[in-house]
Amino acid sequence: MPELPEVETVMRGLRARLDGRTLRNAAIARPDMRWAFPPGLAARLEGARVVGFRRRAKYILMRLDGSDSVLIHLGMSGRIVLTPTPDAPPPPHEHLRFETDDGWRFGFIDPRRFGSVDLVATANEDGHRLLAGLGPEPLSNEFTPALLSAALAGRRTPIKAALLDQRTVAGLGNIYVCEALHRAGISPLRAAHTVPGARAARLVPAIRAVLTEAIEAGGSSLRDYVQPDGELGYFQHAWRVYGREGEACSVCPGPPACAGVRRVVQSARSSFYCPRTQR
DNA sequence: CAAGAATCCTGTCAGC
DNA sequence: TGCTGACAGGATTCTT
Repeated sequence: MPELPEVETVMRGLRARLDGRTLRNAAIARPDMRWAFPPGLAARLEGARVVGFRRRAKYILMRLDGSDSVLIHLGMSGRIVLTPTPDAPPPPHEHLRFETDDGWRFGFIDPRRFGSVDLVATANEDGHRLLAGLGPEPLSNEFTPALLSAALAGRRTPIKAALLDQRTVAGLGNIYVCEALHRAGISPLRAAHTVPGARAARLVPAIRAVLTEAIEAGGSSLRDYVQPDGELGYFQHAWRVYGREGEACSVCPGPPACAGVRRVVQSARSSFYCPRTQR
């Protein structure tokens, strides 16, 4: 579920509470996630000191003293909850937990178990097989219209699918791709190879803007997503097309002057767009 | 190689 | 109220 803004928000929450702490009482309830927890994960966490955090795409990296980092992916339904009551009974679907030396409990909760946790050498984090093929970070200076244009050149697939492909740009998911395409006035059905040039020049700032605004709002909350402290993000109220089939988009007058937001299925996922303003 | 489909798993919600 | 089917924020792996 969580896309870049939600993962960034979670990472910041973890940093605020866990950075510098020593971990204890690590326990694994069930290791059979998308990929099984690595052998020895609990033992590695036990007594480790947390020395830093970083986000890459939709992954969280928690650096430990010593030479390795914990790589966390939340999948579709993953959630991390920090509570000041270590003795409370574990919530359903809490697969990994530990405590800090100042009495907080970290719980990794994921009903669908599409998430994963792994260990990776800190000196070579980006060499991990899950990170190695990722495209540029959309909020970095590296991500420019020229770079995006080059990544889209010659691709016959719809721009929607190309932007969901983490090799093109890292961290976008279904919601923010829909929102960014709407802001840029580009139809999700458009062939990717027709986007380079003027359209890419609109798309890059649109992606940046929607991600930045969503991070400022603490992400979008629906179903499973809450921040580690239990607060809800509120960017879902700022969606202009996602989940708004038949409604007026922010640009159009809406029915009857305009048919409103349309939903189509692409790559087995819903795309929401305004046929009048997105071409 | 590129693109689309199938797949993993559980919870929720709409409709009957 | 209860059952069934569709659908959900992801990303790999398998087929064409």
